[in-house]
Amino acid sequence: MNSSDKYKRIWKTVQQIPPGFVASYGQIADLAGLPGRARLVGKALGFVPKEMRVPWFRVLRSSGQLAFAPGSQSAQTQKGLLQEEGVVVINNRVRLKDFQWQPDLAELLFKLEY
DNA sequence: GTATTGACTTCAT
DNA sequence: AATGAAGCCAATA
Repeated sequence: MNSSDKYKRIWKTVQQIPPGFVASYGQIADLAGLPGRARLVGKALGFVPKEMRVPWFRVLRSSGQLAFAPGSQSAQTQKGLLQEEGVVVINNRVRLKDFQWQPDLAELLFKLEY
């Protein structure tokens, strides 16, 4: 499995996050079958082809913090996109207790087949 | 081969 | 709650 296959796998997993919910980098890595590779998820999201619509903004740190520096252009963009779908962002962070995605594993694995 | 780099995580202050 | 060190590990160089 080369690195580009892993990126695709990560992108497909992120595409399963429903609007209005968020997931952590580590969580995506686990779900994509790449446990311990949270940092790889971040890298992959930086390489998303723009024609492939991937909701990168629904991915946060395990603490609920946005991965970007508060006030940065990226952080503001991410905050805006999240709030558009009803996710509350306060002080650069989201309450995971309220918005964390909890996928049905069987359904997720099925979707990743495609 | 070794070294560096992260859109990270966890644990200990 | 905030900060920092240590751990992490594939991808790059």
